[in-house]
Amino acid sequence: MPPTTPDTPRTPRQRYRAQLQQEIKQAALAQIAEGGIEALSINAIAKTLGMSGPALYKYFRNRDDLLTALISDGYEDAAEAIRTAAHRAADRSPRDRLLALAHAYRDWALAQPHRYLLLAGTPAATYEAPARTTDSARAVMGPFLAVLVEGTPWPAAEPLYAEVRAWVESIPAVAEWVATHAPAADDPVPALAASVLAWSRMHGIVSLEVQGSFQGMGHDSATLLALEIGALADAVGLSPDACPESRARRL
Amino acid sequence: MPPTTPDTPRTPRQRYRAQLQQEIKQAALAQIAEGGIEALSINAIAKTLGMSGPALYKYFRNRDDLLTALISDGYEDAAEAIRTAAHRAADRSPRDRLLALAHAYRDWALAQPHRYLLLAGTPAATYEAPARTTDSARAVMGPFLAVLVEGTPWPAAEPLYAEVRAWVESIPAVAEWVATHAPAADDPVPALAASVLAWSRMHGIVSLEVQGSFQGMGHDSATLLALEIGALADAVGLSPDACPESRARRL
DNA sequence: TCACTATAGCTATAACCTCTAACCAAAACT
DNA sequence: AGTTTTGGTTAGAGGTTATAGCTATAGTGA
Repeated sequence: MPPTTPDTPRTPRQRYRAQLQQEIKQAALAQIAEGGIEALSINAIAKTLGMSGPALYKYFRNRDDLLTALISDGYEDAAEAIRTAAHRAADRSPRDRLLALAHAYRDWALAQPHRYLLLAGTPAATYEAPARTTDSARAVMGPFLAVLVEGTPWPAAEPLYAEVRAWVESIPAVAEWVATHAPAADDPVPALAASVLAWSRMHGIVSLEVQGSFQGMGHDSATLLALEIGALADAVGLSPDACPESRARRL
Repeated sequence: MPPTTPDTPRTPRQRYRAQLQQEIKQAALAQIAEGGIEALSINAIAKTLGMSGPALYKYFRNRDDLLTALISDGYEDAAEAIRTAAHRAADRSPRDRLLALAHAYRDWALAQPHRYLLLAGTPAATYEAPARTTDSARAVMGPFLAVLVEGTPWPAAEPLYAEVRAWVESIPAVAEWVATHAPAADDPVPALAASVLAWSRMHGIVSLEVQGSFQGMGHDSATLLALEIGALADAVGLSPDACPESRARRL
């Protein structure tokens, strides 16, 4: 007998259940795309699916449970988008690859802004993310780490390195994450720190853009993103010229 | 007769009204500090004030109106905090002043995280901010502009400058904002662009920290902030050494 | 094939919420 | 003193999440 894979349920009941769960999440995404996260209503979803109210509680324990599923799927999808961008840019220079990843991050967010806010926006104070969420977030940032590991240490970041070193040494999951995305690194700390920098810079720009905070300002966020991530690439020595050893180090 | 100042109402009814509005906002802030923005309930506020439900609608048209008042007050308070930080650091170097402002921004956010999220967090999709909000946000960033105007253009930011130039030339309020905080600038565009960069970097770091996204990561966000804003200072030529003309330009 | 059990869906209901309507009493103004 | 403005009340419409309890049916095992 083949091993029971939990992803492809075998019994008809499980299959029906899984399919209806998918439909519920689909309807939920449609609601969120329309009216934001606060427009997500268990009742309204049930109505669109032709069933009434409390029936959905057989499929998701509560609203937060449904939200968690949507967030989990979202991370999966975002990670996939970043991965394909990494594949597409595999033969380019490290600097170009980093920029391609950053733009893929932004493109994914812009294509489905409310879904991006589901992942990166302000979580409800009552909601606490399950532990797996951290792994999913790391999956999104993995390709960034894989590129940034080709950089060199950045003197100004020394204080950050010390803190990051303590972090990676104290949490095994982080070391494991490094091992999967940057197995050949002798010292992953500079790349880890650079990943944090990339994350916070991208988050700053993209979340402001998606929230509409740049409304009325004449700039293109793509320009901003290219500038910020390009500066980061320069700082860690992923310089645009072909011979990275000949560049002068820049901050 | 003295001119009627709308801030200090004269008739007893107006004074009572203003005082009760303050109490309502106070109670609202307490609720938000406890359970986040979604815990803000008109009903619950009324209960704590010893009056029942719909009475509050005589003071705020609806929930969004109250929220707007809280946000407006919040911007006021944040701007005040940044201003005092600017005063305190008035005799330091431009680089130190910029860093002092950034840390004041973060400190204000950390002292009252939910209130910060009220300003910088994901706004509800239904909520649209009144036009004054933009001015309030500019008031917060004004001291940053005043410092950054002492920098010099950053070659890599040229594409951003072009967009920012079109922005400041098309919107008079922006030019006015520049005039109040950087009246002596011959070309405000580089400082404006640097302000946007400072904003997005600070927002990225501080919002991630306040949202708890850095939970479980071993770094201190103050280190991250100092690194990022310090790098920005270096990029725009606010170098740490006393003689700014002798420094080598860095990215 | 038949009996049993697990489960998908229903309705009813509790406990919240926002916000409107209608009314009352007291304060303020003329 | 009479009139108007205004603060506060209760009642209620319409929405939400979530639980309890029931029914009918689909799947399962003997």
